[in-house]
Amino acid sequence: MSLRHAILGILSIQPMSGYDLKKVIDESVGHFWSADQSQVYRTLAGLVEDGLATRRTVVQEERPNLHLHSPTDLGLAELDRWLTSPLKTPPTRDPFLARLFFADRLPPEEIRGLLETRRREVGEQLAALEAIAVPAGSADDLGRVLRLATLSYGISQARAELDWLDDTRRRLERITS
Amino acid sequence: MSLRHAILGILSIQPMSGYDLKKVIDESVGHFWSADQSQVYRTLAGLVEDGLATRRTVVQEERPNLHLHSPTDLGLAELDRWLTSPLKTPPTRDPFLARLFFADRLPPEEIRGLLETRRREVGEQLAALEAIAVPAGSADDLGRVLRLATLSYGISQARAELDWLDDTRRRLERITS
DNA sequence: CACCCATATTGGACACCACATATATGTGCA
DNA sequence: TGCACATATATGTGGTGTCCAATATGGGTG
Repeated sequence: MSLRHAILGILSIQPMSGYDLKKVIDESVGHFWSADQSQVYRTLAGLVEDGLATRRTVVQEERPNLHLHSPTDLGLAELDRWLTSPLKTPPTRDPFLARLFFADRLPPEEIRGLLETRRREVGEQLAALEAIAVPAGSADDLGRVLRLATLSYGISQARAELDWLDDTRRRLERITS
Repeated sequence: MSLRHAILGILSIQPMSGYDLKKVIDESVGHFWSADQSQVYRTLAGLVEDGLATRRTVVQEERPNLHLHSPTDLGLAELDRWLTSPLKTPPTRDPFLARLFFADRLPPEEIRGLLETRRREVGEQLAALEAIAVPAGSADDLGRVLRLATLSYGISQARAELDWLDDTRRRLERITS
C-alpha cells in the first residue's frame, strides 16, 4: 500500500482536500502513480483514522464543505520511514507484451496493427511528458532536480520503446514479406 | 483480468496442470507477467467453470492427481478476441519513482543510496533477461521472433534505465557537492 | 429553460490478487 | 530418525483498487 505514502508526501508539501489531491495526482505525479477518486477519499479517511493526518473542515457557504488534510508528526515520521525502507519492486505486468507473446495466432497485418497502435500510444505519452511543466526554480533546488528526474525517466523509457518498436517492426517485415 | 488470457495463451501452446502453469509463468513469461500460485488455480477453475477450458484428471498412484487443462474452442475464440480487442494500458505505478519524487526530505547520501540500490537491481534484472534461453528455432518462425521481441523489450528498457541512472547520479552530485 | 461542467464527498458492489496455511506423499540428505 | 524439498491442489482472509452512482450546488452555454 503506497498510495498512503504518496498522499502523505503530497500533503507534506501542501495540505489539501481530497478533491485537490486527485487533481494533483493526475497532473503532477500521474506519470508514475495514479489513483481512483474514491480510493483517494478512502485512503485519506484511513490516514486520519490512524492518526497520520488531521482533517480540518472549512465551511463554504456556496459549496460543499472542504476538508483540508495535513500530515501529523506521526505521518511525517511514517513518510520518512517509508522513504528509506527496503523497496519491493512490484512484478511487471504488461498486457501489451502479453499479447505480443501470443500474437503469432494472428495474421501478420494484425500484428503490424498491434505495433502501430502501440507506437501511437507511446508517441502520445512521450508528448504528454514533454509538455509537463515543472515549476521554475533554481538549478540547485534538490526537490526540483528530483522531480525533473522522474519526468526524464519516463521520457527516456518512452524513447527507448520507440526505438525498440522500429527494430521489431523491421524484424517482422523481414520474415512476413 | 488478463491472467485468464495469459493462461489461455499458454494452454493453447501446451495443455498442462496448474503446477506446470505456475512454473511456465515464472520461467517463460515472468519478464512481463507474474501470478501467484493460488491465483493460477483459482483462474483455472474459473476458466473451466465458464467453459473456456476443460479439465482432464490423470490419476497418479504415488502422487496427488494431475489435472490437465486444455482450452475449448470457446476458449480459443476468446483468446483471439482478446488479442485484437482494444488494449487499455494500465496506469504505471512505480514505487521507486514515487520515492525519488519525495526524496528531498532525505539527506543526500540516502538519495545516493536509493539510486545505487536501484542500479544494482536493474543490473541483476538485465542479467536475468540476458540469461533467458529462448528455444532454438528457425529465424523465420513468427512465434519465436515475437517471443524474442518481448525479451529484447525488457533488455532495452533496462539499458535505458541504467543510462538514466548515470545521468541522474551525475546531476545530483553536481548540486550536492 | 435545459443541459453540462466544475466543485466536493461518500458508499456499495465487485474484481483481482497476495499471503498464509492445509493436505498428501516420494526422494534424498544428514 | 528427522528434515527439507519437490510434486500437486485448494481455501480462507484481507487488502487494494476500479467502476458506478448518489448527493448537493453554482456557473456558463445553447
